[in-house]
Amino acid sequence: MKTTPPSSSIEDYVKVIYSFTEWQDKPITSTQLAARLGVANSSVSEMVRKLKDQDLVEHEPYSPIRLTAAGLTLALSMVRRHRLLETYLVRELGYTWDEVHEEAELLEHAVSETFIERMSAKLGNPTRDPHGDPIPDAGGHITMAPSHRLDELDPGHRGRVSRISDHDPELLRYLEQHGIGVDTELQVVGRRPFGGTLVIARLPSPGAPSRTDDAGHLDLGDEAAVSLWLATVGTHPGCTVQEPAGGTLMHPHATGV
Amino acid sequence: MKTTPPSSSIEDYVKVIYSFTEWQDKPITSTQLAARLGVANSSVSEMVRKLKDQDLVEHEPYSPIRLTAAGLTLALSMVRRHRLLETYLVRELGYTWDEVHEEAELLEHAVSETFIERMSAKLGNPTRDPHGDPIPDAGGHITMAPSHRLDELDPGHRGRVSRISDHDPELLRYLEQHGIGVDTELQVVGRRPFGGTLVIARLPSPGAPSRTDDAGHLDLGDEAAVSLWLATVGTHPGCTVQEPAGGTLMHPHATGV
DNA sequence: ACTATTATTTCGGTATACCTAAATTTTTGG
DNA sequence: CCAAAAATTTAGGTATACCGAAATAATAGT
Repeated sequence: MKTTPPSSSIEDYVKVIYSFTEWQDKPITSTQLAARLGVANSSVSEMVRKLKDQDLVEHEPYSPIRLTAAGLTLALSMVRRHRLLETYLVRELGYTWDEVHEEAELLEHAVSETFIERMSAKLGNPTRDPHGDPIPDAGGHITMAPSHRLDELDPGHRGRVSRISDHDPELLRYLEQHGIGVDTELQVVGRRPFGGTLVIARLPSPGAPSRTDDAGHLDLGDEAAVSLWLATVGTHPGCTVQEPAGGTLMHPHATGV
Repeated sequence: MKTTPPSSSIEDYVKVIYSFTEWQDKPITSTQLAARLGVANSSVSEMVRKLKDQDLVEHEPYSPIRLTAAGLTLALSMVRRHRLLETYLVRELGYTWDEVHEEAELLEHAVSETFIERMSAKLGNPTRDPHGDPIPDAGGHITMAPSHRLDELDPGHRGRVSRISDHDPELLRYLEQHGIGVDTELQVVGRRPFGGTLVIARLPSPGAPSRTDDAGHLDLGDEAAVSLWLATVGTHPGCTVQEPAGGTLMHPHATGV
């Protein structure tokens, strides 16, 4: 019984397939997958065949790609690794918000299951990473408050920032400069007729030091708006939204002790 | 100007070539290198050609392999990574002595220069790892007390354990069980006529809790004896023994900011 | 409904890093 | 000093994960 551990390429493919469906539910296509991985379409076709052979995805030629239960388990394990690493780098090694993504991207393939669990314990088993993304527990369960993407909300809507996509460090620095982070309260003030630019107001946050431009208006472009999620004010976290096949989420790297 | 970063294989080769000469000075041969890397001799021949093309080693066919200045710089960077990681895992994540080697082996290829330096700073820029091995500083300089391998010392010799090879976790656990660690004081009591088995005595150590078997005798086999180094009692650390080509030791992974 | 465009897969090729087996060089012992 | 043994290299082959170009399938516009 010789089960080869998944290569880091395979881990990346599965993770990207998963994240595509994390905040909406259309399955990913070859071309989208290729774009997100930064590889040629032909590479994706080949690799998807391999993923299918290993029963990590379902795929019929010329149709989109969906994770199997096994694929979802692996993906959640990778997401857990990534987000715990990001949290750790920020809390223990003084990384900033915008630096962590790249480092976590490399480390997630190298660390052992032991490392992950010791790290999680040391952090107090957090359920959110520094960008507000939910961290699956060791069993692959995710708990999170319901939230909506900023560009989908109507003007007038108020809420607390629940997550900020970590894919654009530039944007993260911009938001930080303007005092917007996880838990900042915002209100959607209006929307431009064309170009979809959003105008939002930042409300003075309860605990935070007050800033001269608090409650000022801020113009956000499209890229920014699709990167911010708001939770309804007063919403309490606690609903399980996703979990893997069953049993404990054990990364296949784990040595079977 | 496109300098490819060294692959993790290349990093491993260079590190092993370096460590072979760390405690004696005969250069390593193909076969020894193959054995330590766990690969076939033919793989080494091929790879050594590649290392030579990249000016990391000097090598004439059928003769031993020596690092160039560039190779030494890379090797010291890898050794620094490995030993800082080991120290970190023990001090910050509760790893035991015998668990760290494997984990560090994987991580050393994945972490960024930034990660290494933040980790080092957090640890207070240590100069010794948990096994007593010297950690090169960011410039590749090593400071260490002179010490000798236990099997090279005459009976009667007394000293403080300055390092213990980390290659055999089994041995580390055995030594730990018998209260021997870095800084334990030992005396060489005698040597068996054949088989080279050493008999040593553990002297009560100043700070350590006294144990019922302190000052008792302990039989060490050959493998153990060649894994333990003793520093002369009263020796103070501080001599620079090795340094790279010149300038700051910058891992080639580092992004040139 | 049929063609033009776009999406996807297939096909030959590349680079890395291994392997075994065969050839070659070096070393060693009588 | 010369043959047998040991060390090392070369030759041919494998697996992974990419690529660009060509072929094929799906979709969209008129």
